[in-house]
Amino acid sequence: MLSKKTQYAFKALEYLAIEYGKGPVKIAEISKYQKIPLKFLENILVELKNAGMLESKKGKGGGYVLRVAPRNINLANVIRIINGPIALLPCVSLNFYEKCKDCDETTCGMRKMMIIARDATLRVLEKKTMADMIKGEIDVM
Amino acid sequence: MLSKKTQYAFKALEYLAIEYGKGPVKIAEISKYQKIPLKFLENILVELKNAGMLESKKGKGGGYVLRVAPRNINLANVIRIINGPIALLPCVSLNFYEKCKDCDETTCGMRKMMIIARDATLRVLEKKTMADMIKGEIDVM
DNA sequence: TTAATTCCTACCAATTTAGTAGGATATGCA
DNA sequence: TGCATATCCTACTAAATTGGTAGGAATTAA
Ligand code: FES
Ligand code: FES
Repeated sequence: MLSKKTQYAFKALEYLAIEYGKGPVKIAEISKYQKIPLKFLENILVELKNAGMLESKKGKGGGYVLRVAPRNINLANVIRIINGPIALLPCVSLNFYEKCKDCDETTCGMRKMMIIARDATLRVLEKKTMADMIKGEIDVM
Repeated sequence: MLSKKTQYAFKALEYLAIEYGKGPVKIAEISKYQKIPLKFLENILVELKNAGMLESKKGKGGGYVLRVAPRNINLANVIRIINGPIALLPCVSLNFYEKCKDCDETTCGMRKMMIIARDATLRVLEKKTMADMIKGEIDVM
């Protein structure tokens, strides 16, 4: 399961996607509309920024904006930044690979199954974007 | 990611699947061959038994056996018993559903995406069985 | 200069994870 | 009956993770 932090990240990005092109959005505004604890949201947005997903501007009139259009932000990347691996086992993770001790990768049956599961999940999460996520929501807020 | 406990569960079931039809298998034997801490494995096997996946026999000549053939044990069920929900959000879980507060299910875009991801993952995990997992391993041990 | 805003460091309580310990209970066999 | 062999049950623990909070430093616009 995704952590609450990751859910908050998606909700924040959802809001920024809807406001995309309208200039910087304040943390406080996102916090209010998406009901995310303000200080917690600060941490999340800084992480997304450090990962290259957001741009920020300090001071009056400042805030956050998406660095690329919503349709260029896929869900898998968001999860990887905030939540970590998408795969069900470290030894089948593409971005957070770790070797299994006491297990031979060349013959391990569990690994074979989890690779198939990973690919199925990833095919969705890498294809779907923030634009897909807000479809039907634009200008509703 | 799956917990270590769940990985151990799969490895134990893998062994029991290979030994299926040959009578009860002792915890100590599974522990030894699959390199799982003995006392931890005890807990895991009791859980699998209470969930109806295993049968046990106490005393001399006792041990554990699969209650049904390996090809009738799908991976999703194992994960649900030991690890919990497969879905990425509580509000899209089929077996561990919980309502999201501060979020309207009928319009939530995140939820729509996670349902699609869940279905893709589940299509694999519910189709693949312990028999698929040990394919190519039978009689190797 | 000051108000507004992000950014940084540190802390915290509750929960989960990955086990361990010790004995109770049931079974087969002599 | 008694003993060895297994599973089963209850409880405990250390370490990591989760879901935050607190306080102030740094930057910018007006
Ligand atoms: S589980 Fe990772 S190699 Fe077997
Ligand atoms: S995330 Fe569950 S309903 Fe929106």
